[in-house]
Amino acid sequence: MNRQNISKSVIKRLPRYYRFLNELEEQNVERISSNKLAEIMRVTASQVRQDLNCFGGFGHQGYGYPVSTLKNEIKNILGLNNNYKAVLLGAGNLGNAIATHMKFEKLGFKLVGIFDSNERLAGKYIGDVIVQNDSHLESFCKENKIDVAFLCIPRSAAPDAVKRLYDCGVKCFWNFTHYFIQGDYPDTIVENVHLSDKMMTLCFSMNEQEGKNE
Amino acid sequence: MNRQNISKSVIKRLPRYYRFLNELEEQNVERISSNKLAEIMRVTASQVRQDLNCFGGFGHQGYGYPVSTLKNEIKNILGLNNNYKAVLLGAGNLGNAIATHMKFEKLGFKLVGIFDSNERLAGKYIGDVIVQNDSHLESFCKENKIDVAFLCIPRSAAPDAVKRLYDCGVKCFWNFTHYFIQGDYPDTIVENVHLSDKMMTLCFSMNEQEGKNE
DNA sequence: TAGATTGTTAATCGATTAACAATC
DNA sequence: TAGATTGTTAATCGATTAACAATC
Repeated sequence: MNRQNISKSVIKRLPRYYRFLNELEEQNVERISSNKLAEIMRVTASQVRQDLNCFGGFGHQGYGYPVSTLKNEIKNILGLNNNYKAVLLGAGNLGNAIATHMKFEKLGFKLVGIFDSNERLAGKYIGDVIVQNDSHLESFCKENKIDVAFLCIPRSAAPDAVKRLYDCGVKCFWNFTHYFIQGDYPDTIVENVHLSDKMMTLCFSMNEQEGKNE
Repeated sequence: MNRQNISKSVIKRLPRYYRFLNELEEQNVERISSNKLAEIMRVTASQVRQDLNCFGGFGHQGYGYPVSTLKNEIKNILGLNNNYKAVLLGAGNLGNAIATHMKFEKLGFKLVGIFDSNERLAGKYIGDVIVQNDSHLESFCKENKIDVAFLCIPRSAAPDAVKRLYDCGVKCFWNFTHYFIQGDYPDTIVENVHLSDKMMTLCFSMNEQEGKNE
């Protein structure tokens, strides 16, 4: 497939397409038009056609898009079958929630190790993964060819953790801290989740709304 | 202040400005130019000036922007002093993490109630907030004039929960489920956090990178 | 005053939407 | 064939960047 550079905006929408196509498949819908899909997803039909066409002609004129095929194509495009090997750093509340809450296998990952600097947590199981002490991080990553790390540690611990991971070849991060990884390591792939930024944005919207009412 | 409609892109950047200005203030930096701030934040100076100017002339020609004043202005614009009264639904792993992890007071909120449908969790403390059974939700919201709800429940439970909250006047949501609230309630203010979408986007980037290497 | 730096307008870039010919 | 619906080009819209006059 001759895939040219896909814009960031399209990429961000792909998981949504995937989710809705899964739902349609579960409802045994065989085909869907860009118009109908757009309606369900509350976007324009134009956008649906533009987006899907970035990856090749999955639709048929006069017919629409075959739901199952399209779903699987997007699954491949997203690379959800890769089972990327992941370690999670930080077995506190957030790390616990991520480790138990996310359906990693369905999202392209396999969680193989959890690390924490707190001695007391070592040996505890979260799901079926055992928590190890921080000190084992390097040997574990090298032995297990880790692809990606999920950072659920405090911001203050992040620069050191990233350095250690980077030094044993981990170049991809799911980052819940405010540490700006790509500032120091431009060749990394990073997905940031800034929960506190999201809260502030919500606060702004609520505050703004109040202004309008008065 | 005559604040015209601020674009979504600017709003999303506001928390970042606020964070960096806090850091600068802690370092006792008194003033900063758009150029220097842009450098720190890895954006263009043009964008900094455009963004800040949406809210009024905080800068002075030939001088730059006063850090402390600007920080406080943005704090006001974000409405972080509002202490919006919040309830959290779902005291599972994610709810626990959110309740203990977030510095609500600094982010414009005050967590006053936690609810779960699991009888066993009722009475348990998370931080200094007690978990109540779901059945008390309505009476509690009405008595306490709740502004906003954080939804850390399963998707399947979301439509019912939102209906109940909406019916007792809660119109703002921080939504961790995939339930599309604004589809059913267009007059609500919603901030969505779709962690699984983020994971898939990360997976895509990793998968794409591989393609390039080969 | 001279230098620095903003506020603001104009130019560019990218993303979304509209339109329609191609075709199943 | 006629109707439906895509793929794709062109038009529009919005956001970012560049430029520079205003002014501290």
